[in-house]
Amino acid sequence: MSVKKPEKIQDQKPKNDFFEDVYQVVRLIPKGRVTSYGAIAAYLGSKRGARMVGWAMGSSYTHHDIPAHRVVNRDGLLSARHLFETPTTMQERLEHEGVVVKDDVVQDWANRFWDPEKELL
DNA sequence: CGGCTGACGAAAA
DNA sequence: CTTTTCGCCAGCC
Repeated sequence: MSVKKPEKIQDQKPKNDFFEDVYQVVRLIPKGRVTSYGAIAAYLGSKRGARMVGWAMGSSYTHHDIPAHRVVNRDGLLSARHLFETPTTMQERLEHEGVVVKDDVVQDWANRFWDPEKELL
């Protein structure tokens, strides 16, 4: 069973959870702007960790302090609308902020895209 | 302890 | 051009 049991190999739990970094960036997203999971992931250093970003936010939306509706996938698709109170909440919120959404896809995506590495730099 | 899953994304075939 | 596969890393069964 316990062939190798590192009692304390990494007890140091980095308070800077992957999530917290994500939360910070998402909170910094200006109103009327949107970003992609990959952009945040890249900003965190994990260019291919886009899944983790979205997943981390999955826990964030329960906090209700994160404008998760401003985060969409790389195609501008509202991939997370199904996690909101209603499938239309995400879209309605975005439109409320001035973002045009049609067929669950952000219009004028290239112009609405907010890159943390550039805007935040 | 081991393996599956997951708001994605990009490269390979 | 489209479809498939791998990579990311952490939580959960």
